[in-house]
Amino acid sequence: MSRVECHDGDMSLRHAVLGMLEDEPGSGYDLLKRFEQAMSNVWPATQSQLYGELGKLESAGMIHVHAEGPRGRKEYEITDAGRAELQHWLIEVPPTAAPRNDNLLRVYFLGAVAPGQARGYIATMGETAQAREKRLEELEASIDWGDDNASVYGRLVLEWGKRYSAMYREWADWAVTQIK
Amino acid sequence: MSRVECHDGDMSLRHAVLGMLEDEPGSGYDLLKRFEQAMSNVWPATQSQLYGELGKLESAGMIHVHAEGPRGRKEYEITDAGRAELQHWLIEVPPTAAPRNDNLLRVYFLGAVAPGQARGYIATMGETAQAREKRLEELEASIDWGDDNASVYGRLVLEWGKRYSAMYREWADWAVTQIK
DNA sequence: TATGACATGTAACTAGTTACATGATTCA
DNA sequence: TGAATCATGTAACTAGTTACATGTCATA
Repeated sequence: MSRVECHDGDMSLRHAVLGMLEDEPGSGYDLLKRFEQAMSNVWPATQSQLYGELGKLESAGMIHVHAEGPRGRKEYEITDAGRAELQHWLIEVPPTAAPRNDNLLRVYFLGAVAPGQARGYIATMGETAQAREKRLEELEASIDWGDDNASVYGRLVLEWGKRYSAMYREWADWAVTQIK
Repeated sequence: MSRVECHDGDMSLRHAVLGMLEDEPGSGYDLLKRFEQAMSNVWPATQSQLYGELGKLESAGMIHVHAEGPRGRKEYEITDAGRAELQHWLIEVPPTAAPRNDNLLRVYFLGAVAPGQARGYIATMGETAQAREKRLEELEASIDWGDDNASVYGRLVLEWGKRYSAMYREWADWAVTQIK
């Protein structure tokens, strides 16, 4: 029996790139900066990965070079095929259930160290969460929110981050009281 | 200049295995079942990965074959070197800041589909979270909790999962009202 | 003219997934 | 004796990271 094709994978970087280009065309260099700014908390990507993915997306006909600029700059634009793939992924591909979490993995094994160290570790988790919460609040205040899609959906993601951080901090405060 | 050694990586699977063997010795087959049951929400691992990691850990002297059984069964036990590595990781290795989240990545790009579909997607996220919350509550009720480390720290992780799911559900309820 | 920002790409590696492959033991 | 479970392992792949490598353009 020959090899059966049965690969779909997540390939979410692919969709992150399509989503950014759907919003606005840009070069690899542009996308890299957009990833660093807007995406780093949700889907970090490295320069090397981005350029590789742009090449693959172009070969697959999901994006195309729309304009060229100085220094070999290639500005990509999403194609109809790319837009279709993005929408398919958004609506039809089942999201990941629960991602790996090495913070929680550590909590599982905290019995391997002294109770004081365990409390210290959890307290640090709480402080980290509090710092993130503060940073997100400052970010929210610094942005001029509008009625456009980027504002509406960007705010939903930001709000999720704030609630996540608050939940984390409250959990940590409670958890340290549970370790005798 | 020659290649500089600068790799540490996360290698959390390694530490998950050490943590499980610290709790109790076992074979690859045992660990696979323990990963499926207790760990699948925090750090899933495949059979192939587990056997590979056990081989590497044995070569590194962090675990050793403690007993052999029928069908080639090899029961591993953690060594002092393994215990030291586990404690080092627990306390000294900085945890990951924020993991990738493809659910939120989708939210970012929901402007690419119709508002009704966007609301539908977020509503489904909320229902999924609610189902997980319920499942965790049932799990909590079904376990006979004691005062041992596994109970104390296992309960902290479970409580985190419950709070996470509740936060998610509440966020989704709010988020659908934000999409016009 | 030298520095920094712009701009793209490749090589070598680690981590993780799916599928393949094999064999021993138990028990109905 | 046939099926389920126990038990281990390998091959080929995808995704992601770090480091290396190169070259252009603006401007102080």
